[in-house]
Amino acid sequence: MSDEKDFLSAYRQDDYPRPSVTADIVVFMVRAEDSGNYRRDSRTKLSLLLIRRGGHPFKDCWALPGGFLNPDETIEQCALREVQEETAVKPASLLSVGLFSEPNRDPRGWIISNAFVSIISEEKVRQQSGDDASDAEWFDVDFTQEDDGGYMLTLTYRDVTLRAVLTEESSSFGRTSFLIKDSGGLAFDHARIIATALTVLRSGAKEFEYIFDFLPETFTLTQLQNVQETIMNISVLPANFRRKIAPLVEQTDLFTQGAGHRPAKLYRRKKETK
Amino acid sequence: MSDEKDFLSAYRQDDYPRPSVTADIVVFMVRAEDSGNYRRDSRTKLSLLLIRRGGHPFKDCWALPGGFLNPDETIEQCALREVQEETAVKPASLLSVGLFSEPNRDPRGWIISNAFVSIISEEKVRQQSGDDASDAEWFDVDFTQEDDGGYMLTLTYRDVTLRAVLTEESSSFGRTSFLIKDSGGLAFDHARIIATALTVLRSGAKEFEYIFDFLPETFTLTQLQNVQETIMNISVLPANFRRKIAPLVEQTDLFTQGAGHRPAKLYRRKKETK
DNA sequence: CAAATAGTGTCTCTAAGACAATATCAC
DNA sequence: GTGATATTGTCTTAGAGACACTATTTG
Repeated sequence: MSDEKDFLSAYRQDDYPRPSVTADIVVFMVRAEDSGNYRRDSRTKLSLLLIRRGGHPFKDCWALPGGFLNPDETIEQCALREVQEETAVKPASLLSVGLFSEPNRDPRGWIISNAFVSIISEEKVRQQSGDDASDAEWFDVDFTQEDDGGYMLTLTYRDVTLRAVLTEESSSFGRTSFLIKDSGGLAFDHARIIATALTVLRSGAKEFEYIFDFLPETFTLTQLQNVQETIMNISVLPANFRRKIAPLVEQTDLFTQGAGHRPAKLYRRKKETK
Repeated sequence: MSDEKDFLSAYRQDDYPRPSVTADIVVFMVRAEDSGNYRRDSRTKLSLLLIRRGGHPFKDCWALPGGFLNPDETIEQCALREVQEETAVKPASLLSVGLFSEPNRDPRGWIISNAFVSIISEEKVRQQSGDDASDAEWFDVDFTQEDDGGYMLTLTYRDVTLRAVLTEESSSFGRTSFLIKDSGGLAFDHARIIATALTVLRSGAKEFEYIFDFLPETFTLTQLQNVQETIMNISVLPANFRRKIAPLVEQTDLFTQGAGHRPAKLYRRKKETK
C-alpha cells in the first residue's frame, strides 16, 4: 500500500500538543539498624531514596529520582536507567504504579510522569556506597492512617524530617490513590506518588511478592519475615510465617555464624513450579 | 522567589523531545445471548468494543477506542471522554492497565499509550444503541492458554474473526504482560493491550472487584455468578458462590417475574462497611 | 547456666469445596 | 406433575492464627 506510505510521510506529529514524559521511581530498601544491644538482632526499617534538587523548580526540596523519557526506550527502560544512574545498582524488580497526569503537577509546564516501585537489597547498596558524592539519601519511611481517616507520611534522614498529610481519593484492587493536603516539603506531587507506591508495595508483600528482592541470594527465614513485617507494619508468629513461606523457599547447606545464639539455616528462593 | 520565576519563564520544553500520548480503552461488557430454548436461561458472553479504522495507518483494521491526551485533562479524564464519545455511555469503572511505550509501536511516530480497562453494563449499552451508525462493534472474547504455553485471543463479531497469538513475557501481581506473535489483524499493539487488560480484569474478578459494574443497580445472585464465571472462564457451585458474595450484597423487596421457573430475589450492592 | 534466636508440634476456628435436599414458579 | 432455576443445610478438608514446647549457639 503506497497509499499508507503517502499518509505516513505526510503525517506531522506537531499537529497535536505533546507533553514531556518522565519516569519517577520510588526506590525501596529494607535496612538493618544496629540496636546497640550486645547480641540482640538488629531491627529493620523501610527506607526510600530521595534526591535533593539542585535547580529550579523546588530548589533544595527533596524529590524522587527520575528523568525524561527518550525516544529510543520504553518507560521501563527509562526508569531502570534513572535508578542505575542514581544508585549504580540494578534493582531486583520494577513495577508500575501508574501515570500521574494532573495538568498542573509540574510548574515547568505539561509534564506527566509514570511512577514505578523499585526494590533494591541493602547488600547491593552497601557494595556501591561511597562512590557518589551526590545529594541522594535514604529516608526512613513511616506511613500510617490517622484516627480521622487521613494518612501521615513521615520521611526521616538524620535531622531532616519531611511530614506529608494525605487523604484517600479512591481505592481499587491493591492500589489506593491519594490527594495531598500538605506536601511536607516534598517536590511536585511526589508525596502522592510515594503514598500510592507504598500501597502497591504493601499489597504485594501480603502474598510474598517482592519480599525476596530486598534480600541477598540466600537469607534466613527470620530475615524474610522481618522484611514482610517491616513493609506491612504488622507482626506475625514465626511458626505461622514459616508454614506459609515454606513452599516458596528451599534450604541450602549453609548456616549463619557467630550471632551469639543458635545459628539459622540459610534458604534461597525456590524457582516457580507450575 | 523571583529567582524561581525567572527560571520558569526561561524554561523551554522544546529542549527535550516529546511523544504524543494517547489513552486506549478496553471496554468490556457481559452480554446475554438468547439460547433458543423456551425457558432455559440465556448464556452470557464477555465482549469488548472495537472500532474499524477508517484512515491510515492500519486502515480497515479493528482497533481499540482511544485518542490523544489534551493538555487540560488527566489521562483518566481523557479515557473517560473517549469511551463516552464512542458509546455515549459513562462506564461504571475505569482502571489503568499500564503505559505502552515501545518506541515503534505506532508507525506514525513516537506515540505512547496508557491503556485502561473500562466496564459497562449491557443495560446501559442497550439504552443507547441505534443512535450511532459508527464502525464500533462488540466482539465476543475468548482468551485461553494453549498446551504449548502460548495464548490465543479470539475475537468474534458475526462473520468476522480476529485470532491473535501471544506469549507470556512477564507476570507480576495480577498483571501479566505479553508479546505478540501474530496480531490477528488487530491494529498497532492492541492485541497485547487486550491480553494484558484481560489478566487485569480476571485477577480483579476473582475477589469480586468490578463484577458489579457489569450489571444494573439490582440483580439476581445467579446473574452475578454468571458474570464472574464468564469473565474468569470457570464454574463454581451456587451454594459456595452465594456464601462468599453474601457480605457484599443486600436484599431488596423485589423478585424477577415470568421466567418460567422460581423467581429470584433481586439484590443490590452493599455499601462498603469499614 | 543465661540470654537470645531457631525451629517444631498441635489445638482451635474459620473458610472453601462438594454434595444433597428442598422451594417455587410457568406451563 | 414436569421442567427449570432458586435457595438452604451440612459434611469434609485445608489453612490461618495462637500457643506451648524443644533446640542450639555464645558468653
